[in-house]
Amino acid sequence: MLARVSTAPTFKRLPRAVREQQMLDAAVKVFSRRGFHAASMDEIAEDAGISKPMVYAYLGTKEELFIAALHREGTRMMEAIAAVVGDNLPPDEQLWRGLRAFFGFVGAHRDGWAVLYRQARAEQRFAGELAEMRSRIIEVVAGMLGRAVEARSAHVDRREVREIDLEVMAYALVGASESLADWLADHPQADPEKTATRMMNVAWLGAAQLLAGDTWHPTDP
Amino acid sequence: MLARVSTAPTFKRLPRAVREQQMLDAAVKVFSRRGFHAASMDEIAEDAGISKPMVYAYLGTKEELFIAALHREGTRMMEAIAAVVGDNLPPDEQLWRGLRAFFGFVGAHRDGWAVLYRQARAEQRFAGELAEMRSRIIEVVAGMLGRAVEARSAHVDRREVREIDLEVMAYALVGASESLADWLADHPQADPEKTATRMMNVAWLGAAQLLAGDTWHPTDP
DNA sequence: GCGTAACCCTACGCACGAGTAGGTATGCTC
DNA sequence: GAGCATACCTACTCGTGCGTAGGGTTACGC
Repeated sequence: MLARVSTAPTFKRLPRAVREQQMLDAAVKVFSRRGFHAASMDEIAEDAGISKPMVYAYLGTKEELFIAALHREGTRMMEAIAAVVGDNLPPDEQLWRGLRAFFGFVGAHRDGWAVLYRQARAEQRFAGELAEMRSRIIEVVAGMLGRAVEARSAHVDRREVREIDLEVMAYALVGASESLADWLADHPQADPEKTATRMMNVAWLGAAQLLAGDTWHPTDP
Repeated sequence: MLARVSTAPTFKRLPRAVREQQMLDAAVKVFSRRGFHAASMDEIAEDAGISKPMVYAYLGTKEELFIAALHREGTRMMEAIAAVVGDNLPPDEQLWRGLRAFFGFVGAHRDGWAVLYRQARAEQRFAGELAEMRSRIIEVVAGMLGRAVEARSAHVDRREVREIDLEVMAYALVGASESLADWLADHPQADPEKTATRMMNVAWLGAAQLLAGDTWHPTDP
């Protein structure tokens, strides 16, 4: 049956680069709506206004498609953050701007990044890709904290804060932010700006104390 | 073909309660190894030393089985925490004990709770179950923080800390802990005790400042 | 104006895995 | 020791969805 379905007036042939973006848009949408496994390539193709073999031709396997989508969204997020975090600002200002950009981004794409990220975390086959992305973030945060230590090192008379401590703290902060990002995604009423402020409060006040050399220890070791 | 496979000397008939636990053990193991979707009921059944229809007869659908497994592990974790968090201890002591128990539990069951939880978060069909479990945890943490506020309310001259703030802070703390739990799971060398101490440092110092009425605010609003 | 490459399709093969039908064996009760 | 419930099995059905075979059509160079 070769009859063209009547309700499709303009079947524009589009260049590859454009189609790929449309496919990625569809992939992000469907993957986050349904989850990696429940998402079908057919639905993604249909949503992109194209047929399935095109998706395979351009972006490859379902797994590769997911990685491509995750990658694009992650890069966009990192860029959004990098755009506002200046190089030579004081650490708390950097952290604040970074958090604000992060929550702003997540809030603006409630069905995008956060959900994809959550998906990726559940499937161990994406562990590698994910670890790489996270380590980029951790690196940024740990860097900020490190500079904060430098800045205060004058009145810190104790041993240097070890790198592993910075890494663990960065992990905790990133984890807390991820969690609040989920909270944001689940509460459509919530205000990203306010959420960022709350996060900043917990993060910075705690970190500031710590970096100043103030620590808590158990009383009954 | 009715011939009994020779290498299976003791096919004990076991009472339902025992088999159910074995099945749940297997379910936890396979679900966390493979992920919810990639886990097959056949593999779970085989791992439990039983055939598939028995699993359906006792624990129902794959979805119900997963929920049962998640539930059991979650309850165990909550019990482990409740066992060490006394009722009338000072809040920081409670928080410390809770965190230590939490990381101890996660560290001891590296392929159990944390991975199941991650799985559940990715599939929106478990959203209800999950929300319930998480709210139990949040409630506990927010309760601790709330009592901490009470204890300090004497020298806090500002408006009461609102409940939503407590909830968001609890979220952040829980998220940070989950993240460090993942870190723990990924670093077999790491010491749960030390991790708990680090978490406590970030959490308590930050929370203490906040609860004392000390807040951070943006300089350029 | 014709070749050729890029774009795009319909229609299938095939594997995998959830859930079930229908039956067998074992222990417990009286 | 007969009846009956409970524990347990093998062997299917059937839907779903990934990935592909094989072929059509439009644009663009020359």
